[in-house]
Amino acid sequence: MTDIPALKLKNQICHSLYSATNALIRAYRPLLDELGLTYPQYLVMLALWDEDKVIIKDLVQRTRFDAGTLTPILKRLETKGLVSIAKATSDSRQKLLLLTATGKQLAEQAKQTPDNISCQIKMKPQDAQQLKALAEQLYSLIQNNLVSEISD
Amino acid sequence: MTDIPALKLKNQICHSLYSATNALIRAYRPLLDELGLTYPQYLVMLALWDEDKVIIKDLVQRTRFDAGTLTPILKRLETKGLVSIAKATSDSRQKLLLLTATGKQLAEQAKQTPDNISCQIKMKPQDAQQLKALAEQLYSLIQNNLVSEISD
DNA sequence: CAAAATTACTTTGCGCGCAAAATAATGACA
DNA sequence: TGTCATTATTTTGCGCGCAAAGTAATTTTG
Repeated sequence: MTDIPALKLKNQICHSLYSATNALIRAYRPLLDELGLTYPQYLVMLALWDEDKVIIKDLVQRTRFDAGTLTPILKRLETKGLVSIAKATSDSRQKLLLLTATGKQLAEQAKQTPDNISCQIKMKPQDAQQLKALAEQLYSLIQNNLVSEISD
Repeated sequence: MTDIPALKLKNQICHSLYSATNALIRAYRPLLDELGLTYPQYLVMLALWDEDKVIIKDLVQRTRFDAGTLTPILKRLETKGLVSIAKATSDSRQKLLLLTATGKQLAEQAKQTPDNISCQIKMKPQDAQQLKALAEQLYSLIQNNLVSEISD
């Protein structure tokens, strides 16, 4: 139909990126099922395993999730008994996030997950690293651009 | 907390890919708002601008969307008057998808979108191409792997 | 040719993802 | 000190994304 190359689906980076990301999430699912986590919940837990005793604002920055997305995810993690959500003493608008004992223990089970995934998806380490670097670059370019538009 | 490098959020390709993809979708939004399309709807329209008079099964393959995702997207495109959904004559399980006149005209408006996006996101063309190639590679590796698991 | 299997698509249910609006606490400043 | 602006988080609403189950038409098979 349309013969405008720029409009061809096959030429769209966005489509490749979108379908690769969704495929990756699907590939993670069976492994994360064993941990009782969804993919976004897993990313939040990774952030908290790195460092807990943080407020939501910090987690928004580190996970790159929207606050409105994070609130219900954290509630579900609290329901699962992995995270406790307490009011901060200094500023009572803030909430302090803490891993429970169960939440900390889950890291032991999760230790194998990254290896298991990379065993299944036999991408060359250097290709994987480059993909990561380029994705980071894209993320940064978009963020910087949006920030500069807001400050105009 | 955890000092297992494999569990560090910063070392996760999946996080970079996930946040880059979401950022890209957000960057598209203001442009697609002008077309009255969401990002997945835009991908479907791109596929149909390439070739319409296709059945849903074909579109599932080309867009890489799940059938259960595609059904409601197509209904919304039909409601917007961009697509018509008719029963196929040969096999009445199938549905034939056709662009309406309005749907075809929208391609004219959409023509500028890819350029507008790449103007905003100043990624070097060769980096963008490589990112696309690596995302395609990842997608293929995952698909092939899942297919081989099913056929075991 | 009838029963069984397969195929094409839809429906259901749940968890995001996010813009926009709401809520509530803090800070600024006149 | 009271008002106004800002900040941290939650809520609302809508559209996916997808597994699983459901429906209906077609094909296969005994």
